[in-house]
Amino acid sequence: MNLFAHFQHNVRAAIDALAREGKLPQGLDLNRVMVEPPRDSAHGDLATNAAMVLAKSAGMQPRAIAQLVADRLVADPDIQSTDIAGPGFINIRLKASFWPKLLDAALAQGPQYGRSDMGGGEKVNVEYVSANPTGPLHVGHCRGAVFGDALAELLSRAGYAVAREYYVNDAGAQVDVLARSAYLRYREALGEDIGEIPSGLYPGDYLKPVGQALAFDHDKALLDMSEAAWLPIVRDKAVAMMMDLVREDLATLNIRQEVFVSEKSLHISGEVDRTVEDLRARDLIYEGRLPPPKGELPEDWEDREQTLFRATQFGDDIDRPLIKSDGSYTYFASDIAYSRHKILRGFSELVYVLGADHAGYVKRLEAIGAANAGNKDVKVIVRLCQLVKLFRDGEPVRMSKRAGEFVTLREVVEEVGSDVVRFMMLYRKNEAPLDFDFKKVTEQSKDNPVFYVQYAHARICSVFRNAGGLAESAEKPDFSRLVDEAELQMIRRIGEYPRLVEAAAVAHEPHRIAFYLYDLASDFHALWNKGKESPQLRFILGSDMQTSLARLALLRVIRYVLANGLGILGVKPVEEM
RNA sequence: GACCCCGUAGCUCAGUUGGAUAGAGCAACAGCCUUCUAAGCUGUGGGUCGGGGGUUCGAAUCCCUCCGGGGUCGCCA
Repeated sequence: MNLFAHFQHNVRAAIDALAREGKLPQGLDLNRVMVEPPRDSAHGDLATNAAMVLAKSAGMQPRAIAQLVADRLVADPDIQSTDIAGPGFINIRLKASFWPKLLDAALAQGPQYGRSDMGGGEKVNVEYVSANPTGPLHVGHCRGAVFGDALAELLSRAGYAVAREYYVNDAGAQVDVLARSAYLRYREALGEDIGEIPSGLYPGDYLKPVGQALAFDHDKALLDMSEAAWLPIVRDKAVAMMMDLVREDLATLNIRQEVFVSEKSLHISGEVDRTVEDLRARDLIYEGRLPPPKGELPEDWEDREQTLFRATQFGDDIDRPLIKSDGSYTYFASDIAYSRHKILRGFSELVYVLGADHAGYVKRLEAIGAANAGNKDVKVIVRLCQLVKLFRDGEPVRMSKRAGEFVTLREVVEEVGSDVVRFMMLYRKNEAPLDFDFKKVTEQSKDNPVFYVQYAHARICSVFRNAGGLAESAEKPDFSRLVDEAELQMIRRIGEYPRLVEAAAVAHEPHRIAFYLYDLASDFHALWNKGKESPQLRFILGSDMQTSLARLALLRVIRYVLANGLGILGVKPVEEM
């Protein structure tokens, strides 16, 4: 149960009743009436802004409305008292008897506590990583990969039907370069001395297995062919092997996207052609000239007439070219086809997770979506992930792209582990830059949030291991025995969880889960520490089995929430450390 | 030149989409514990939310403007 949603419903019902009785005007818009946790728990358990929000349309003083609503609410069997504060907040204090009910419900839901049907099964497409299939993933891909994956999981737990997707850029000039690089490795595999890899080609050793595979498959047959003949063969093999590599890299982070859409297939199947025809039929394409780009003028800039999409009609800054000077489609053209492809598959929300260097693409992606949607209601949501700066014990880790010295995703995961990478990538807002220190993130101390949260889970498991027969008791726990302030704080925190999941999903901000888990762990550790000072607050009391059972059941619920939240982030809830 | 992101305590960052007296963690300071539920605990100080203007009952949050930091800017992918 979501207690805020529950009481929000009750507050709105109270207002409706007052309107029926003529004490408030009829037909007030209650959409903005919210029930939220108060900033300061000293104010009570819940607060509503109803009076302030309705004051204007009701033509009444906020405090007068607040008085009416507050008086009505005290009749609610779960509400102890109400009071009015500040400009017209109604603070609500719940009866002590309410919290056991909340825990009963949470315990009954078990690992599902926090799941929501808010999304109503709406189809959401989350596209992330989509790195070029020209080599292994590097550390720069980490954040988007983890963010996209956690966001997809979050939306799924909030009731959306989510597809996790990867767009394979297997059609452009870069994969031709890949093919030429792999061809060299092929000749190398056949015993030829290829010397230095020429600049402009990919030098990495990861292409050697591609060369060997080509030699195995084709022996010397490719040597006598013209480039035009061997290139497609080599390219397909290289792309397939690179995508295997990418999938393996992602698997080290427990990321397994289920849909991989090939750009090339959009061309072959004619979808790009059809998309352009569609747009042309709707007069969204014209032949025209673009103004020269601002800033430094590219050397090969020429003012020429080209085929343009009316992106400005959908909010973009400039109309975008669809056809290159050599007559082939631009990348942008296949982008439109891909967006259309998603919409035709029934997605009503398209989420793109991109690196911050792609900020300039936001408007055109939105424009594409709007154009393809036509009169359908399709949301385009772009989330940008800022750079990750690597440190080792405070010293920046240098990377030189020219020398080919980049840190791969796999190196990072192998050094610190998937859980650490995932948690740390999410323990920051996505649009804020992130410092990642190899030493700090693996420290086993309270200062390391990954450890801090996982340790809370492990500690709970440890209590159950020590609880003996009590741990398996089938007796219904009597939660009314939990009356200490630290216990109540714990319960209130648990009560916030379902609302938090929904809010994080709406905002597309998985980091909120990470911060919540930290707070939850913090409450738990505080409770644990209180047991050190005050033995009567220990979880297992030899003298009082009923209280022990209630506390163990509370721990069970905390554990469900920790495991549930960590599950959204894709971090394992470890049982021992 | 245009557009996007960022600017909150000494440091690293949250801030529940416009709510109440702006919060954590480090660091600092002051105590406590030397134990068992291993990888400490409690408390204190610390702020012109980059500056200024506006919107309204109410702004760190929305709008305008300026300052500072980062990023991007036809046909590449």
